[in-house]
Amino acid sequence: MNISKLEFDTEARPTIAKRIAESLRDAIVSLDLKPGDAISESDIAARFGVSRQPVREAFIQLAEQGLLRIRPQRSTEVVRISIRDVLNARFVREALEVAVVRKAAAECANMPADTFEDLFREQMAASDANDYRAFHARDDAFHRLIAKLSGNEFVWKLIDAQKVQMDRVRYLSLKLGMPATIREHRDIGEAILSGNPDLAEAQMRKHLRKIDTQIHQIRDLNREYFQEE
Amino acid sequence: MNISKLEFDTEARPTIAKRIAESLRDAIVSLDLKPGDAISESDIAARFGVSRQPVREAFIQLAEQGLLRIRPQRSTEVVRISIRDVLNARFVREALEVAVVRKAAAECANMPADTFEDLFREQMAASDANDYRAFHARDDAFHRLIAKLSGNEFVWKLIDAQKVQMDRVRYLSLKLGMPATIREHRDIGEAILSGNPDLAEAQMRKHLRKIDTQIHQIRDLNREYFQEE
DNA sequence: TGCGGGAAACTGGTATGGAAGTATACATGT
DNA sequence: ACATGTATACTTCCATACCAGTTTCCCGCA
Repeated sequence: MNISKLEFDTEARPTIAKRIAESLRDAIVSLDLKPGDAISESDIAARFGVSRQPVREAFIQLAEQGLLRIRPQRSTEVVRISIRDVLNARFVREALEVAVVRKAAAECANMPADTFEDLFREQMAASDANDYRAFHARDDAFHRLIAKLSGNEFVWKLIDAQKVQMDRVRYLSLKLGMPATIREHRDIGEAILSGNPDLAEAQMRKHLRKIDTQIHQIRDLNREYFQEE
Repeated sequence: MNISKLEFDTEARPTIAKRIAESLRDAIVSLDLKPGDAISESDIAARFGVSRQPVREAFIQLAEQGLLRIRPQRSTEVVRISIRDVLNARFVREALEVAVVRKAAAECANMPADTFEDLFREQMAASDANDYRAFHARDDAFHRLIAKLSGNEFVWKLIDAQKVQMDRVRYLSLKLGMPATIREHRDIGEAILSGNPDLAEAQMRKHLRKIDTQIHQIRDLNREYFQEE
């Protein structure tokens, strides 16, 4: 037996800071922590039963993702949703997703026709059950799968980073348009499997740009969560 | 006069952590800190005359940019250049730059014909003087200007983040092809000003993809800086 | 009643000490 | 000569203490 190539995952033990960051991110995206809320290092530290240091590192990370605004000596607050920032994130995400979906469509030769079927079925089930969490998880999984099929799964990390800016809007739109989303995913999937990059690109752009119109409705219904601009 | 809304740049007072991070990034990109070098919090802290905490935060930031590898309880080292990572960064950068250059070309209507002239002249001067620092600064300025012209200057932040993965290769290629670069920039500029998105896209892709062939030469000349893969 | 003034209670930023884990040199026993 | 145990000197991660601004609020005063 050749043992020389054995390795185990050295990143397996996440630090407290990372866990805190993840937990806070979930809380922010799910609007458990509301836009505009002020939080402090010591407050969160006490709530988690840890010291300020790892919390501080989590804050810094979330601030870089644009979810927190750290004002030294003043406060740290959950940033309000900015239409501008959401659209900027959408622009970047679109550029990236178009690139990968085109590649996926171009290299579809050896893909089985039922590549997406499991995902679609699960997502429809989630939709019928009004299980938003599962629905969104499957939504992400679909987009991630496309990146993987294109041979550029690493791009998902960036798409995901952009997505956080859009996730709160998506959360607020909840019941709006779950069936429509599934239909759009089907269109994208078919375009990929038919090996048509141009069509896949068009469908993807159409899918992603729906947020441009949705966001204004969402803001009008949730003014207090949005930045005045 | 309403003074209540006045604000000055609250980011004006950079923290020690941010300054350390920037300084280290420069050192890494310019190969002053060599790929594979091990550094420690206390070591760097002593060298800068500060405590370990801000250094630690700088380390974390650089690790997220993919420049450092933190192995808890073991060491922190400057990551070796990975051809795979460089090409991944190039893929992302290309997707973003194509998106902005197309928009720039499409909205070129009211751009004066000499928009890029100053930059080109300065870059040629830097090339003649063999001033690599100035040359690369102008190079960045050109790409950044395109993003700005497209109305999406914020994309530059992301392009810049991807670029660090390519910067060390660029640094190693130094004298290679400065005139060629200027020529490519001219082609891109002309395509934009002539309002031809397709041509602008093609020129941009050609420009960015030169690294794909360069990188293998660079690696063969600097094996010790590259990851075995 | 309205308005300063200033102490006190916050905030985030930095410094420092200790805990837990790992690498390495070296002694020890066979 | 060669494994194996162990002391020691690192490393990062977390906790604690202190510092320097900022905000809040209450008290004294007009």
